[in-house]
Amino acid sequence: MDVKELNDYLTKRGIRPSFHRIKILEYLFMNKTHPTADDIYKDLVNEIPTLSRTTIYNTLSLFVEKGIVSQLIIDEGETRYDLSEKPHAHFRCIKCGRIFDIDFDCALFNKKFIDGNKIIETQVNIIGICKDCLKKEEKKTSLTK
Amino acid sequence: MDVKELNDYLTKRGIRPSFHRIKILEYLFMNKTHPTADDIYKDLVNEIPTLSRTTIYNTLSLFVEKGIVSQLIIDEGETRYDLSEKPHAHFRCIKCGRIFDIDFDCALFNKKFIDGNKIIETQVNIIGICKDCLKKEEKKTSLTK
DNA sequence: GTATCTGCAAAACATTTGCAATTCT
DNA sequence: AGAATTGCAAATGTTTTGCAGATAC
Repeated sequence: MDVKELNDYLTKRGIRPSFHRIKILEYLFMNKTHPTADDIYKDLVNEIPTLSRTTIYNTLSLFVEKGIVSQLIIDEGETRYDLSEKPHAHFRCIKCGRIFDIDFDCALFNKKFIDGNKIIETQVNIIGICKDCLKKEEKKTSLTK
Repeated sequence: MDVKELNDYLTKRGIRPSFHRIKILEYLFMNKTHPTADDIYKDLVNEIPTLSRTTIYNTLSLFVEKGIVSQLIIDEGETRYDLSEKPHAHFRCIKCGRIFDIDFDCALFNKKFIDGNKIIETQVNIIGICKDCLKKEEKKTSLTK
C-alpha cells in the first residue's frame, strides 16, 4: 500500500488523512504483530522524532472508534492493536511472549446472540507454549539427559 | 464452605492457611463475580481493617501459581480473578460492565495442541450488550417513539 | 530463632487529561 | 480566523517492589 492508497483508505472511512495517521496506519499494515501503543511509538519515533505517545493513543482510539482497528486484550497491563479483519483466534506464548493469529473458526464468530445477550465481538485467546519454544525446550532436555 | 473446609482446601494444595488467605478464598467462593483485586480489597477491608492491597496481590498470585485461581484478562487495565473451574466462556456487557459466565463449550477447551503449539489455557471472551441492558434500551426506544 | 507473612510507602507501568502550540483550510 | 491536530507535562489507576515489623512453627 502506497501513501495514496492509505490516504484513500482513511478518507473512505471518514478519517482525515493527516501525516501521522497515515504513518500509523502504514505501520499497522506492515507489522501484523499485534503491537502495543508503545511498540508503535518506539518504532515510529525514529522516523518522526517529534512524535508523541499521546498522538499514538489519540490515533489508535480514533481508528478503533471508526472500526478499522480492533483492540486485543490478552496481556496483563497492556492493550494490543490489530487491523480489523475476519475473526480469528490469538495464541500467546508464555515463553517468548509472541502473539500470533490462529486460523480457528469458533462457532461464536457467526452468532449474533447467545442466551439472549447481544454479541458485538468474540475474542478467543489461547495461552500456551509455541512450536518454536517447544523445540528449544526439547533440545535443552535432551542435552541435560 | 466453613473455615475448616477452606483450611483443608488450601492445605491439600500446598498453601499454608493463614487468616488472610482463608478470608480471600472464602470471598472467592462466595462472590463468583470475577472480582478485581480492588473489589476484594474494598469488601474485605471492612472486616479486616488492617488489610493491605499488597496482601491481596500476594495472595492472588500465590493462588494463581498453585492453580486454584485463574486470571481473566477481559477488561483494559485491570485483571479479574476467578476460581478455576471447568472451562467456560465469559460475557462482558459494555453498558453495565458486568461479567458473567456463559455455558459454551468451545472445541478448543479439549485440545492439547493446535498447529503444533501446546495449549495451556483457552479464554473465550464475548463482548456485547447483556439481556438486561437490551431490555432497558427497548423501553427507552419505545418511550421516545 | 528462623522462616514466613503482612503492610506501608515508593516506584513502575500503561493510559488519560488539560491545555497550549501548531497546522490546515 | 476557526477548527482540527499534535505534544508536553501532569494526573490517574493498577500492580510491583523494597524493606521493616509482626506472626507462626
